[in-house]
Amino acid sequence: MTDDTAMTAAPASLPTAYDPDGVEQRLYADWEQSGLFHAEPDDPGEPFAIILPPPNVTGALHIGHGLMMTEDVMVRHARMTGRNAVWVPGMDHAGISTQTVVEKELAEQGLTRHDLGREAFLERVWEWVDEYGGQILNQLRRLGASLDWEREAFTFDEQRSRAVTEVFVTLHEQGLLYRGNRLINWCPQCMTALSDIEVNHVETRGTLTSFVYPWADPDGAPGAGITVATTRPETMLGDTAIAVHPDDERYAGMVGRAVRHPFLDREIPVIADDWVDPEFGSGAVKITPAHDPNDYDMGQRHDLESISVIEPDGTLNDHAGSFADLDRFDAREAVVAALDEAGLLVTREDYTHQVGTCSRTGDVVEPLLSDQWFLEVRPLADKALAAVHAGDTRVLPPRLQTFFVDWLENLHDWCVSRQIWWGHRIPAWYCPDGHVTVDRDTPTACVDCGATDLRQDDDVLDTWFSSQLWPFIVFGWEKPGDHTPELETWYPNSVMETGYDINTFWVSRMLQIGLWFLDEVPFTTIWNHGLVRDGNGKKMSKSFGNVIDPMEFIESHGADALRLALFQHCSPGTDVPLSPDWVEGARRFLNKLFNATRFALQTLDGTRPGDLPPLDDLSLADRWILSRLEATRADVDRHYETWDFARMSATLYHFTWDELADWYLEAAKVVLYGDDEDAKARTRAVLARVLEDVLTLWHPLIPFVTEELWRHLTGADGGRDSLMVQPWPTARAEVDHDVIADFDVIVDLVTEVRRFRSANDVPPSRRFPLAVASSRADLLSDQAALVQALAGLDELTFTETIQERAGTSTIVFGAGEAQVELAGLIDVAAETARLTRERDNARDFLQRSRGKLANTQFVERAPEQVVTAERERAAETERAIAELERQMAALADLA
RNA sequence: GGGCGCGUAGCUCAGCGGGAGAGCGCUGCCUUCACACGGCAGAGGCCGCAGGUUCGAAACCUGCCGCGCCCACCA
Repeated sequence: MTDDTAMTAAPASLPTAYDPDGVEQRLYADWEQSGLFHAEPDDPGEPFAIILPPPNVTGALHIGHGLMMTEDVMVRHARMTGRNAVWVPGMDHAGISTQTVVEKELAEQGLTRHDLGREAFLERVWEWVDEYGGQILNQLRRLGASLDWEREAFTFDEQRSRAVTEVFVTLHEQGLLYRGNRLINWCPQCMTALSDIEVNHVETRGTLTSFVYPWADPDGAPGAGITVATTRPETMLGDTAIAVHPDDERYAGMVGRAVRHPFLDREIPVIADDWVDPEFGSGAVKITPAHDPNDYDMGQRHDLESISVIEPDGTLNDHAGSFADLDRFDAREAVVAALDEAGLLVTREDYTHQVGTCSRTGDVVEPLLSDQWFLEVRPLADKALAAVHAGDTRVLPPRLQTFFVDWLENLHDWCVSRQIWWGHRIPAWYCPDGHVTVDRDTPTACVDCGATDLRQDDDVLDTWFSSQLWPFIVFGWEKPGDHTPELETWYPNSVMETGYDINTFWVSRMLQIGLWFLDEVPFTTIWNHGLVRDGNGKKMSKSFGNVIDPMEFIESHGADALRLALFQHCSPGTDVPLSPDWVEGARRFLNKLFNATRFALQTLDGTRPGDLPPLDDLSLADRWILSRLEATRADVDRHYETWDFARMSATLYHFTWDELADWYLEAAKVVLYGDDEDAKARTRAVLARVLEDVLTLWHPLIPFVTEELWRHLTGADGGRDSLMVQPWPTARAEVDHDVIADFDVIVDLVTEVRRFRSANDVPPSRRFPLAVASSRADLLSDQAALVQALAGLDELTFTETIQERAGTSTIVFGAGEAQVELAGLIDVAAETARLTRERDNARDFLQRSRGKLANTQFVERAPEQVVTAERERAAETERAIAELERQMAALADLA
């Protein structure tokens, strides 16, 4: 053994319990060094690509990132099935988040970003990113992520930034990106515009205020004026119309008249619009085009004046007259007070309604008129819709396909400009006359007037504008027409795996922009995971105190345990409950797997996994475990088709623990501790084969422990000789249902004896003889050594004293030579009660079966084999009843 | 207001037309030569409620009740 291999090969002997600490770090370093995570476009195999949803550069690993390891499972599986698999890591510059982090640091020194100026501030952010950013990527290493680190990308690196500018300019050239003065969502705390989806609608208890606008010309007008209602009284300072429904008889003849603003020197016209709901309130609505989306639309339809009264910082401006300089919420109270004083206030009632809030700060969003850049999404969304309808992208879970369709059908234009500094600066320049020049490089002169005195737009792009390009810019795309080898090979990506919570922000936009620029969907499958919740299904939140730190679990239980605990609950689109108990349970499983292998290594006597002996030479137990292995393997493969990690885990867990460890290993001991050397060799061959296959099937899910054990099992040195690139198991044998049924007979008998022991306090150490009455005496006789060992019998004989139970074979009672001894132990009364219950059940069942068979409709519809099976079952049940009755009689004699 | 999902064992969930299941927890027995991070056995359920379809419903349909999520410009 050279020094090299000593570094990476596993220790020679195994401790009695698995301790992942140290093992995982050693193996990851070895994997990363081996270069096996890296793929090239011309590597052999059908391409398979996943891009890691780039975490925020400011991010620390939280438990939700654990679910990203589902991508690791996909990629590892793809590698093992011979595909040219790549998983690309990267980070998102996360505009507002990152800027906020650095601004908070500045605030501690009593500074704002404006004190530093744009350039110095950006330098400061870069410093922060260099020093603290990207820690999360190392934490992903700790989780075992087999990412191709040579391909790491950053949304704000030079190459990616060129692509972002190119996309902006191209869309502008196509007339889809435009600048406009429109009503946008403004967060007074962030001091930037937001897109629609960055606004949460939160149910809020507020007040509905009704007040009267007096007639400008009281003569001849009915009543004192028109009553309107609002939840935001301060906006009345920007009112420029009162709207009523055209068919509303109460207001017939009033349209065209005017009311007088009580606090400002202006008259306000009454207009008619059928948007107004006559049922609500007084049927008249105050219209503030500058501060309400509906009113803005109304203003557009009726060519109303828009008067902005609220400033970006949330205070009122000079248009608000005497209310100028008040904060918007103070102004609300002040306006109500003034209305009251003027005798115009009608009512104030409690009112629960939805209030738009900033998804980041929770501050109440203010609709404002503002100059911003917008992307016209309709053409892009239509293209994406067509692709979704055509099934170019498979959506898992399938029900979410409807979500994408609905979403894309109802999209509004996207406000892409943000009034912050950290991000891709908008490639637009203004001349003194206000002409706009959009260009890839800094222009020297205004495209309209030739002026050379140009100023670049101060704004930057929404972070999602760049991350939507991720599926192709990570592969070197910089401009339309680019065809790098990576793009040729790995675009479209194979799977887009994310939480369903970012489908609107990210997935749907990638779909649109990818199709628009590359004319192909960016990924052929969308796989949505759910949210990680606590062990009681509650949302994790700091205020509940139920937040789980993944690193804590990795340190105490290992990455494999955390991964398995997550996977065990992870099916498409379902939330994942996680508690310390789950992780603990997963770790106990790993220990089981570890010890099963440890046992095997002790008894294999150097046998390595290889070809199997001819099936006909193998024992029943050997053939049984091979059949079960094959059934398991097929199930696992099926679950890979829908990436159902919970079912993969459950299938393998059951096989490993219940079948391999609890039954097969115990059965194998009978041979391995015996003295038939040929039989031993055959069982060793089977054991080694099954163990390697099971480790291989488990590997994508729990890569560390399986790699470690596999190296012991095979003597592999590590490096490129890794389980990570071993071929995925194929069928070793057909599933033999007769063999499985036969082994079940053994299992039933052994279980029945154990149950008897437990019920009668017969300790395992006490061996006793047993006489069996069974229709499968031949089988049991063949397997006598096995049955005796597993059931703790010192003799197994066969008798017909008590009749066999028809249809089944193994439920047995003392008889023959053993009769006296066992009869003393059997609780005859309990046994009789049990049999009576069984008989009743059987009769019920029989009745149901008859009903079924009597139903011609059923017979016509059901497949022939179902009918046949049911007929047999009914006949069997009839026999069973007769038999049960005989047994009961026999038991009575025994007593 | 619209849409979606979920109510099954104490907890978390699987099953989604023909014998009520798993893990954890719980009870009893066992330190037997892979594992006490273990083994064996067991207790525990009007499968949310009410109708309907069916020979048969936890499963399918309708309604109701309760929980959760997403979307939405009724002031």
